[in-house]
Amino acid sequence: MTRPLRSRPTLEEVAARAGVGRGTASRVINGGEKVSERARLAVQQAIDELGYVPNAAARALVTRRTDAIALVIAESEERVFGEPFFAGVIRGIGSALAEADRQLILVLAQASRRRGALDEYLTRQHVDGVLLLSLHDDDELPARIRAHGVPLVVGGRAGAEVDHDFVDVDNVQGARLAVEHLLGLGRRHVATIAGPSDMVAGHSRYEGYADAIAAAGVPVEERLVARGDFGQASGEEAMRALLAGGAVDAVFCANDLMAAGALRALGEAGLKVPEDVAVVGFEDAPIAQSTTPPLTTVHQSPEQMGREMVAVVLAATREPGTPQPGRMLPTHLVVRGSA
Amino acid sequence: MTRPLRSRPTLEEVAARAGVGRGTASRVINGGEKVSERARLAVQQAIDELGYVPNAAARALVTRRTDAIALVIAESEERVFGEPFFAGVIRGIGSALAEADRQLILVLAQASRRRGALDEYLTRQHVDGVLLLSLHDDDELPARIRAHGVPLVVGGRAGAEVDHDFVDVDNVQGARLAVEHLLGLGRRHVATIAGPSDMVAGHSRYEGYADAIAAAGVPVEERLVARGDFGQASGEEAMRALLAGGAVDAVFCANDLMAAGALRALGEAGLKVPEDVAVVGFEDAPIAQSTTPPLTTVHQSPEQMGREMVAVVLAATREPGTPQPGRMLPTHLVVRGSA
DNA sequence: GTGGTTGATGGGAGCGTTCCCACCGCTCAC
DNA sequence: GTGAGCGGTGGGAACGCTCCCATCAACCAC
Repeated sequence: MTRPLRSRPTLEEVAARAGVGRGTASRVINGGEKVSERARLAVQQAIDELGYVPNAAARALVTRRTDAIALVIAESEERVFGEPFFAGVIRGIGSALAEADRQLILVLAQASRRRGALDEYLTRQHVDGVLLLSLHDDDELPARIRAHGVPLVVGGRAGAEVDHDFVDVDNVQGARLAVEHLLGLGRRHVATIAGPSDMVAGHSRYEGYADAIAAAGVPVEERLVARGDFGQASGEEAMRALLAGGAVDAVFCANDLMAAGALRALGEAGLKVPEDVAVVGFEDAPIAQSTTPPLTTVHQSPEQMGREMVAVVLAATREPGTPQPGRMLPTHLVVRGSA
Repeated sequence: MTRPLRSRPTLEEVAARAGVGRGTASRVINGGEKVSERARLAVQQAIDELGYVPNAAARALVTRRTDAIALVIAESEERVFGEPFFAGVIRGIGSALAEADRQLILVLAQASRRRGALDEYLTRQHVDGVLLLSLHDDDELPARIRAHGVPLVVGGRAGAEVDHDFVDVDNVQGARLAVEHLLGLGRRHVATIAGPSDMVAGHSRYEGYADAIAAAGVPVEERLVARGDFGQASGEEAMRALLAGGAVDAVFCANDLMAAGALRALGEAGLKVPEDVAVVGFEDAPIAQSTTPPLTTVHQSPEQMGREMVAVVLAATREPGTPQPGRMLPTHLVVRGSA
């Protein structure tokens, strides 16, 4: 060892040891063409012997790519990490990025209080693209990020006005599926427990419900619509309200947690599921399998959503400036005991 | 604009616009001394006008610091994101790093299948330090990371053999607190539902239990010790087993979820809490507030744990090669209805 | 007046890559 | 025999920044 132990070996040293030029060594590392087998082997061996690891900064400086993608979580973090849905999305993002040899930079928007710092960070100088995970419609963050000219993909559309660069579950189709199933079972009074209307998952699942009801030639009755906040307690309460409103023989709930609440309320009211009232949820969350009876629900794949988000953002980095078409992920019904 | 719109302005351009040299401009940006007010203002204005953002790669190349800290999650991700404890730790890490102007790089160890790739990444070439979150004792990852000479801090000690560079909740002390409380209440037959012995939280909370029992001059009875897997169902089952084993008037559970299960089993057995059997949990998870009765439990702060991990790893980056003393976070008892 | 000190400044050198171009030695067609 | 073409190669230049050193003006003490 002639050089100080502290500093890691450079490409130059690898090349020297392999008895080739810097250019050739670089070509070997980056899988370039036009390298003789002899040179390739020599370089490979030198790399192993020296324990060479390419310097990311130097590479980024010249290629103008950082190979890093930021995941911005705008939601309050308790929420995000608590919900299995988000956990799934993050898992999907993580594995897709790993496959593409990109790094995942997690930005908790709440944590970085200084909004200026956030803006400065989400720049080409730092990341190749940005993924945004948010529930609410009102956020102005997307616009700010886009203004920097960084590719951005939103998971769960943040505001209906944007029709590109997003990935979302097809909530409308899923809800329709659920309601059609209930109608197909011969149910006459299909109610819904909808989510908050300021969240996409809230209003679009309601939209699907209304669509399906209308398509069946039945008018949507006011008394058959209740609202919750996606929490279990709110589902319980909403169910009680629906029962108080008149005859109900089926309920489509905008998520599984509210459906679990509804099941409880039905039990307390002495009604049998699915005999008296059929229940369908949305999400296919873990809880759907542990309710009694197990919940019939609309299955969505958060993991796939994460993977798709990555696919879209990587596509966007390849064609800068070109908006990528949004992607709607299909859902399907999982029939269990409750309907 | 004389230069192409695509490329962002460089420091050189900022300097030129401000009518100063590159060095002076750099000094202004990095809050250096010895800059006249006049120069500072001129540079500041130029930065604003041009929308200048420093290039991270170029900076990292010369400073040899990336200002990025990797958080490696070795656990299966479902687990990590599901548990509120981990969510809290991550939140703490996120905010502490943001305050220190460091970036959080999330590495899901499961996702990056190629273990070689992981190793290569966790190098000074890429990150300044590594945080490792894991539950199990057997992992050989820490050794591999340390071999690269990168500062590493483990959250929740991965193996008792390491006595430095870790941050953990003082499980032993917490458990002792809980048991002392029960004994102080005059309970004679204090049982425990312990966690898996291959997890630190499992065996060290049991250790605290045994300590406190022994300190009270009572022998630890075999029949008063049951084991669960930290899940609610296992707590229920364990409680039933304890009841079948003889007189019990108090139970210390290694976590709140198992305590919730125990409460259920006690209810089914027709026993009153806390009158007949007092119950104490560990964790102070959200569920502790929603059980009936609300759970008396040992409070720990995952968020603080995250913040401490950051503090330790940053300290380690400042004194490379020097092992940092491990930190044990104190806990305290939160008395609610169950004991 | 002289020499030393101090605040402020400009710019060269260098960080470790990739990109690109010049170049080398062969082979093959004419 | 000559020139074009091609696989393979070496190394200069550039990426955008920080570090450091030389320099300068202003000021003070003697």
